[in-house]
Amino acid sequence: MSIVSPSATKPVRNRRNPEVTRASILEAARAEFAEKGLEGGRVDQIARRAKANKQLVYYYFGSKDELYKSALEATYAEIRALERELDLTALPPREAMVRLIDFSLEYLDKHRDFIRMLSDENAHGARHVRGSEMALQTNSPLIALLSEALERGVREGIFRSDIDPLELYVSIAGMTFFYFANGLTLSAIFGRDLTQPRAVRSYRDHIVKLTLAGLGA
Amino acid sequence: MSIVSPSATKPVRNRRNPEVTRASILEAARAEFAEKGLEGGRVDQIARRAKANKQLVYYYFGSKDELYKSALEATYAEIRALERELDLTALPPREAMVRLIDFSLEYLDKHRDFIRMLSDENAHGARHVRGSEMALQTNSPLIALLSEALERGVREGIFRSDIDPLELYVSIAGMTFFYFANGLTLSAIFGRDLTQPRAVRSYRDHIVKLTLAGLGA
Amino acid sequence: MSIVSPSATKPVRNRRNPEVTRASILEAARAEFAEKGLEGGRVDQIARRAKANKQLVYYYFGSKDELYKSALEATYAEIRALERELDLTALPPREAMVRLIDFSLEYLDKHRDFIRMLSDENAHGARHVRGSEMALQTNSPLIALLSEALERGVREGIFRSDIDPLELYVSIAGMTFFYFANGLTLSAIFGRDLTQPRAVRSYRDHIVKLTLAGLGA
Amino acid sequence: MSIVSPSATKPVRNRRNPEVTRASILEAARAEFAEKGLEGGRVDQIARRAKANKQLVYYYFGSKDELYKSALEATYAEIRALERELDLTALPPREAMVRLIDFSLEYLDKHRDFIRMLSDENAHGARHVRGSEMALQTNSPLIALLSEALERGVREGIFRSDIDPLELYVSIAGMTFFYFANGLTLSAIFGRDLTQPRAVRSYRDHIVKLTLAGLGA
DNA sequence: AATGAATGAGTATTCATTCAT
DNA sequence: GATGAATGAATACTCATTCAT
Repeated sequence: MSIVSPSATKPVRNRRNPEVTRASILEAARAEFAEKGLEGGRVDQIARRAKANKQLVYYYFGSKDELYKSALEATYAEIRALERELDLTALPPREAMVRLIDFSLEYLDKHRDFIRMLSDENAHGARHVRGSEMALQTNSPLIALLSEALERGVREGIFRSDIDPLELYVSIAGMTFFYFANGLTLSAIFGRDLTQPRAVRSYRDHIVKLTLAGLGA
Repeated sequence: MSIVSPSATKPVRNRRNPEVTRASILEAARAEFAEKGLEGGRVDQIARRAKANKQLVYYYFGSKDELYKSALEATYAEIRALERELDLTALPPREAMVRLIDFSLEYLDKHRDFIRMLSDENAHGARHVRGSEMALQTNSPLIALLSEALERGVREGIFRSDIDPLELYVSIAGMTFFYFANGLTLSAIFGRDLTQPRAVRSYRDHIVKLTLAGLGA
Repeated sequence: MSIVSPSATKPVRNRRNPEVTRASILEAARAEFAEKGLEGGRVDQIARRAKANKQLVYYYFGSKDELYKSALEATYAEIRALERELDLTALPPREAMVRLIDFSLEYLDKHRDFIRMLSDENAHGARHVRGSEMALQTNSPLIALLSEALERGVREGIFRSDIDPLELYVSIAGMTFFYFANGLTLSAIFGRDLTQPRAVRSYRDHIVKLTLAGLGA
Repeated sequence: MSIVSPSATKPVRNRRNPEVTRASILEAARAEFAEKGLEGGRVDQIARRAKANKQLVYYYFGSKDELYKSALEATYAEIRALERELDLTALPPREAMVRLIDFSLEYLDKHRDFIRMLSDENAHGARHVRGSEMALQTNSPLIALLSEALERGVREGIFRSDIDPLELYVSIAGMTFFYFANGLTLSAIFGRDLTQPRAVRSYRDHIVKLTLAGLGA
C-alpha cells in the first residue's frame, strides 16, 4: 500500500557543502525579510527560496529572530563595505560632499530592501541591532570621512565651521532615505510620480544645491 | 479567580452611543497599529483595548485591513487639521520656514505612532493610502503654505528662486522624519543618545541653519 | 460629537403591514435556502433580501431552523397545489401517465430550488418534514391520481396488474429527479451536456417509452 | 488537573508511516463529509476522528476544499473499482440488466455516504468533480457494459433497439438513487417505512419488472 | 412591529518550532 | 548535516442569536 518502497533510496540531495547551504539560507532570508518584513517573512518561504529543508534554517540559525539578526548584519556588512570604498579624501571638499550624497541616493535607489529592513528594525525598537556585536562595532566609516571633508572645507574657508558631522550625516541620510522610503505615499498624495528617474535626478540636484549652499561659509 | 467583583455587572456597552463605541474601537486600533504595525496588530487586542466585543470591530469596520485604513485616515486627518492651523502667511519668510521645521519636528517627536504608521504603510506599497479617497483628496496644505512663503522670500530677495516647493517639503520632512524614525538605530550605532531633548534641540538648530543658509539668495 | 442629532426622527420604514413583512421574509428564505442549503443559507442574507431587519426574522419565525421548516412547508404547499390541478381523471390511462411524467419533469426543470431543498432535507434526516404537521398531513394527491389511472389501465387491459402505485410513483420521481439533481455531475463525467433542452426532451421520450412499455399488459 | 494519567504517553503518531497518517485522515474526512456534508463537516472533527493533529490535515491536503475533493475522489475510485468487477458480459442480456440493477441498489443501500456526497456535490455545482482530473478521466465503465448488454439483447431480439445506453443508465440510477436518497422523506410523508429490507426487496422487484418489460422487444 | 447594537461560541487556516531518524 | 512528519498556540473572521429601546 505504501507508495515509497522500502528499498527506494532517499533522495539525498546534500551535494552542497555546509557553507553554501548556510549562505543560501541567509541570502533567501535577506530577500524574504526585505520584501515582507520581520513579521511578514515566512520561515517556510525562506527555506523554499533557499531550496533547503526548513529544519536546516533552525539548525544553522536557531530561530527566526536570530536569522533576522543575521540577515540584518549581512545587510549592514554589505553597505559598510561599500562605504569603505568611498575615497572621499581624494576629492576636494565640495566634490566629496556631492559624492556622498550621490552614493547615498544611488545605494538606496538600488537597494530598496535596505530601506525596508531599516524601517522594520526601528519599528521593533532596534532590538536586533542592539543585540548585534557586529552591527555595533563596525559603525559607519562615513562619519569619519564626512568629518575629514568638512574640516578640509572649513580650513579652505568654503564651509562654515559650526556643523556637527553626525548631524550633517543624519540630515543627508534623512533627505535621501525619506525620499525612497515614502516615495509611494508621497507620489500618491501629491499626484506626482517621484519614482521616475527624472524626478530622482531633479531631487538629487535639489539636495546638492541645498546642502552645498547650506554648508557655505 | 474572577477579576471582576461579584457586584460588577458585565460590561454592557453603551447601547445608545454607537458613535462612542465606534470611536473607541478606532482609537484602540490607532494605538495598536502604531505600536505593532499592520501585521503585528491584533484584532483581539484592539477589541480588548476598546473594551468592545471583537465582533463589533467587524460590525463597524468590516475587516482588519479596512480598520487599518480607517486608523490611517484618522491619523492623517489629525495631522492635516494641525497643519491647517499653521498660519505661515502671517510670518516673514524666514520665520515661516523655521516655524514649519519646528512644527514638523515637534509633531513627530510627540507622535511616534505617526512614524510607525507611515513607515508601515510604505512598506505595504502605500496600499491603503491609494485606496483612500480621503487621504488622497485632502492633501497636505503645507505645500501651498510653503510655496507662498518661498515666493515671498524670493520677492524680498532673501531666498533663491530655483527651489521647488515639493522638493523642499520632502527634504525638510526627510530630515525630521528620519531623525525620529531611525533614532533608536542611530543612537545604538553611534553611541550617542539622539532621543535626549538636548540632542533634539541641537539637531533642530542644525536643520534650521542648513535650510535657511541653503535657501539663502 | 454625535452624528445623529437628537431631534432627527428615526427612519420609520414600516409602511408594510405584518403579513407582507412575514411573507417577504419567507420568500427570501426560500430563495436563500434553495440556493445555499440549510447550512449555507445566512439569516443575515435572508433579512437583506427581504429588506427587513434581522431581528424580525426571529420575531416571526423564532429560529433559523424554524424558518427553514416554514420555507420547506411553503415549497411543499406550492407543489401540492399544482399537483391538485393535474386532472388526470379526464385523460385515458396512457395519456394520464405521460401527463404525470411531463408534469414531474417540467416542475423540476423550472424549480431547481425544490431539488436542493429536498436533497438537503434528506441529508438532514428529513428532520424538518417529520416535525411538520403540514407536510405530513397534506400528502401528495399524486398517489391517488396515479392509483386511479393505473386501475383504469388495468381494467382496460392495457396495463399490467401487479404494479404498486407508490413504487411506480417513486420510480418515476426518481428518474426525473435524479436527472436534474445530478445533471451537473453527470454532464461533467460523461462529457455530454444534459442540461440542454434537446437533451431534456430526448430523456423525456426515453422515460415515457420505458414506463409505458414497462406498464404494458 | 491533568486528564492524562502520568503513564499515558502522548499519542505520538507513527512517524514512519506518513501513508497511514494520510490515509486515516482521508478516511476520517470521508466519514465526516458523508455524515455532515461539505459545509457541515468540521476539519477539527476530522482531525480528531483520524487521531491526527489538525495541522496535519493541512499539511497533507492543503485545505478543507481540497480534502473534500480527495474524499470525493476516493469515493468515486471505490465505486468504480466495484463496477469494474461486474462481469456483465458473462451474463445473458436480461440477467445482465438485473445484475446491474441489483448492484446499484445494493451499493447505495450499503453506502449511504455516497448518496450524501453525490447530492452535496451537485448542490455545489459539481465544482469538485469538474476540478478533478481523476473523476473526469475514469468515467463509469457501466455505460460500456450496459451498451454491450443492450446490443446483445437487441441482436437476440429480446430488447427494443431505440434505447440510448446513457439514458437507460440515468433512469436506472435515478430509480435506485432516489429511493435511498429520499427514503426518509418519502417514508415520513407516505407513512410507509421504505427503509425496511422487505420494502427494499419489493421495490427491487418493481424496478426489475418495469425495466425488463420496458426494454422488451 | 420594528430597529440597530451587541454577544459568544465557533471555524478554517497559519506559523514558528520540534521530533525522530 | 540533512530530512519529512508532527505539534500547539494563535489569528482573522463568521454566524446565529439576543438586548434594549
